Amino acid sequence: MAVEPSTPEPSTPGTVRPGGRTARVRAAVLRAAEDALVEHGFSGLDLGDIAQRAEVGRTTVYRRWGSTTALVADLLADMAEQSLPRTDSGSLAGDLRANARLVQRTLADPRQGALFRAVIVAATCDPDAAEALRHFYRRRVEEWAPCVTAAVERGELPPDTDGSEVVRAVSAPLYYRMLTTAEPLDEASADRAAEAAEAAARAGAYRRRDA
Amino acid sequence: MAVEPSTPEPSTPGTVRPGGRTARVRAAVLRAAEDALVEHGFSGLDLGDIAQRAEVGRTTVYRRWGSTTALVADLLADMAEQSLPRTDSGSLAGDLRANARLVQRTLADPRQGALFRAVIVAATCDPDAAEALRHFYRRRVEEWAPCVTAAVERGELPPDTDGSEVVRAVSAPLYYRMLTTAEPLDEASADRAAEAAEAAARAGAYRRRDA
DNA sequence: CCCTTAATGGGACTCCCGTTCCGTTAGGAT
DNA sequence: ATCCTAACGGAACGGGAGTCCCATTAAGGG
Repeated sequence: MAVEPSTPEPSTPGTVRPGGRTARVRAAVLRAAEDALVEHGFSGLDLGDIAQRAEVGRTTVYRRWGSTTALVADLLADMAEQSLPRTDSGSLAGDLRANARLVQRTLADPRQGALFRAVIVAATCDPDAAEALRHFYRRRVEEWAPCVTAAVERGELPPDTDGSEVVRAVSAPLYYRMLTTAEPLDEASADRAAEAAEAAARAGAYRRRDA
Repeated sequence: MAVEPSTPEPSTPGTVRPGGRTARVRAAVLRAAEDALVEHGFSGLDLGDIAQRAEVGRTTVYRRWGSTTALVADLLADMAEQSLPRTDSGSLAGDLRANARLVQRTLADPRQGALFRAVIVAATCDPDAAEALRHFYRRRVEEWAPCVTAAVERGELPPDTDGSEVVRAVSAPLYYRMLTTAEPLDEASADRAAEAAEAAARAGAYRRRDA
C-alpha cells in the first residue's frame, strides 16, 4: 500500500510559528476588522476589504480565518483578554451604578457601541462566535460579581444572593433598550438600571434557587 | 426639449394592484422567508432560495423587496399585525409572570426563538428593519402596559410608575440571557424576571423622571 | 365581456466573493 | 551563518448572487 506523503495534518495556520510576522499580521487584521465592523457593521464585512486595510494578502485572511464569523470570534477572544479592572466605590449602590454607567457609556459610544452590536450579530450567526461572546461576558460578569458578594457579606443583601445574576440584571435593560428602541442610552437609564437591580436584589429576587 | 416618456414614477410594485395574485405572492414569500430564517438564520438568507420555496420567480422577489433586510422588515410589519391579546390575571404579580412566561416560551421555542434572533440581527443590519422591529416591540409593550397601570390605580405601585418601562424590565433579562449565555430559558428564569421587575417597580425604580 | 397595464417569470448576462496554485519571504532551530 | 519549511502574497479561476430584458399572465375598471 502506498504511503500518503501529503497533508500530514495541515492544522490551522499561525499555530506552529506564532511569533514575529504571524503575530503582526494577526494584530493588523484584528484592528482592521474592528474598523470595518464599526463602519459597515457585521453584515457589510468583507474579508477582501479587511485584507486591504491591514495591508495583508487576501489569501492570508481567507486561509487563517476563513469566514467573517471566525474572524469576529478571534476578535472577541482578543477583547476578552483586555478587561478593565472594576472600580470599587464601597457601597453596593455606588458599585452597581458605576457598572451601569460603564456599560451605558460603552454602548452609547459610536465606535464601541457599533462594535458591540456587530459582535452580537456575529454571535447570533455562528456557534463559534457565540461561544466567544459568551466567554467575553462570563469574564465581564466575573469581574463585577465580587462587589455583590461583598454587599452580601456586609449584610446589605440576602445571604444566598447570586452575584452574577445581579450584575447581569444591571446590563440587561441597557442592551434591551439599545436593541428594541430608538431612545438614546443616557445616564438616567443607566442609573435606573442600577437602582432597579439593587431593589430587586434587596427583595430577594436573585437568591439562588435549588438547581 | 424632449419630453421624458419613460419611468413616470415606477413606484414600488404591489401598491397599485394589491389584490389577488400580488397578495398571494406576498403571503407565500413571507411564509417562505420565515421558514428560511428559522432554518439558516438571517445571515444565511438567500432571496433565490426563498423564491424557490414560495414557488415564485426570482425576479419578483428581487423587484418587490430588493434585499434581505427589506424582506425581513416587511415580515416584521406582518408580525406586528398579529399581536396576541394579553391575558388578565387580576394581580400584578400574576400579569407580569404571565407576560414573562409568554416571552420565555416564545424565545425557547425552536421555531419562534430562531425567528426572533434572526429579526433582531436584521434590525441591527439595516435602519428600515430596525424601525420595523421597534414598531413591533412598541405594539407589544403597549399591549401589556395597561396591567401595570391598573396596578397603579389599585395602589399596588407608586402613582407615577411608567408602565412601559416595567413591561420592558420583564423582557430584558430574558433577551439578555438568550444573547449572552448558553443557559436554557426555563420557567424559573421567567418567574425570576417577573419577580425582579415587580420588586423594582414597588421600590419606585420605574417612576417617571422629569424629561 | 373586453381592454389596459400592473405584476410576474424565465433566461441571459455581469460582477464580485471565495478558492486554488505556486512562487516568495521570513521564523526559528541547529 | 545556514537550512528547512511555515506562513505570506500575487494572479488566475469558478460559481453563485443580483440585474436586465422582454414575453406572458391576470388585476381591475369600463
